[in-house]
Amino acid sequence: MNSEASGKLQVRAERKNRKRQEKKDQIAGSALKALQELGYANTSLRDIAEKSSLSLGMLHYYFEDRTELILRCVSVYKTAFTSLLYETVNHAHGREAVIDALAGALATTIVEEASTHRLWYDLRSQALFDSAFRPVVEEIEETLIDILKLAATRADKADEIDASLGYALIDGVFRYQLQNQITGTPRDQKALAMEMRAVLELFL
Amino acid sequence: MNSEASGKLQVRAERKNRKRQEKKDQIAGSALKALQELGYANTSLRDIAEKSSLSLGMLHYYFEDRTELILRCVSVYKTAFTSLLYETVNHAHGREAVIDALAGALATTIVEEASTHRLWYDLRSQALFDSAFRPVVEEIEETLIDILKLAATRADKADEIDASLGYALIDGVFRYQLQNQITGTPRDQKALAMEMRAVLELFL
DNA sequence: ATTTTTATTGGACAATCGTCCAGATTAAAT
DNA sequence: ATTTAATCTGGACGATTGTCCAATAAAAAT
Repeated sequence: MNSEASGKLQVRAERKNRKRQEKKDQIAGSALKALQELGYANTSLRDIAEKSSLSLGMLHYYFEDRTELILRCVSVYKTAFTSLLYETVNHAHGREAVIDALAGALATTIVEEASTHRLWYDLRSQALFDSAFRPVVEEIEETLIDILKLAATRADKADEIDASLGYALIDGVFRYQLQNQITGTPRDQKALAMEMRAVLELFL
Repeated sequence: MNSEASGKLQVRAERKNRKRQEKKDQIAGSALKALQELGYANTSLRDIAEKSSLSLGMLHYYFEDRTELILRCVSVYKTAFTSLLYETVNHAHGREAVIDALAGALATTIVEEASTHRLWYDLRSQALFDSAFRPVVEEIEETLIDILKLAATRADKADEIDASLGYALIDGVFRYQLQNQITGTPRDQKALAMEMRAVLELFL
């Protein structure tokens, strides 16, 4: 009798919690847009509220403070980007195909989602000062490094690669391409992919 | 008669201006310390004033606004770092020596001036959002790329290298090393230099 | 149908921000 | 020595910030 009742309560509580988490993600998704546009340092909660048609109180109702909201935003971003990369790599067979697919995906996302990545670099820099940002940054980078390991496997790479170093190299070029795309002369997807391919061939 | 007088006035004005510029640099140098510690987003003018024993009014007397002060800080940082790198490269002879010298200098600065570089990456990210930061960022990166070209020359590299790409690769590793140094497990100068050497050998 | 819980609003709150200035102090010029 | 200009102080100013809450609306449970 008690077990039934508490079971019901538990299901209810879980459903409620799940709903709340979904709402949080939805809000974070909206907030992401404001952050992408203005950057961490220049985005107030009021900016976020306005740009996503939410009341200021709402934000506080779902999120403890500004930091928690922003961290959730990064998390939402992460899930979208890394799972895309994972699928891309996982569906390619053989060295050439893996390199092509990865280079292509990276180039495409620079062209189409530049402002998202801009925010990523902004928040990653924040993590150098504010330890609250470090766990999520570390988690994302570990995922990216894992994807690189997977890429090596699917590229039939015989010996182990230093995936961390590889990540650092790719990231350097990726960020530089992004910066040129935003602040310099934008290039088309093909040109970006070609350059990225050259880098990937260094160690894949 | 007029030419003498106006000449004197000109000399005077120049001396005054130079003095003011020196004072500005001195203030920027002090401000740098606060920025290094707290980062762009979390450093107020009051933080800067307190940490460098300056009055709030002083900052405004010498600098139009917050942005001008911070830009000057980056400029001060730049002069110190790039000229060190330049001297390092310029005094090395032959491929091995150039690579060793450059790798060593980069590794040393990561250990000894981590918080300065941390600020650099912070402000460079800012430039992705705020165009006011772009000229100074661009200038610094061009200088670094030039240093890389010089390195290629002094390493007796026959064919031209893609210095921009080289910069992107080195920067990726340098940043990653810095991040690990600050947020992860710090390594000694030797270990950092070894890793950096491997990267430099890729294209020097 | 009624009660209880959850969701949402709009605004108040104190703290902090960048900016600015009146006046004191010091240095330079005459 | 006197005047003029430059330097510096401390605090005031309005705007903006993150946080929080009383009141209302909506939803869920009884």
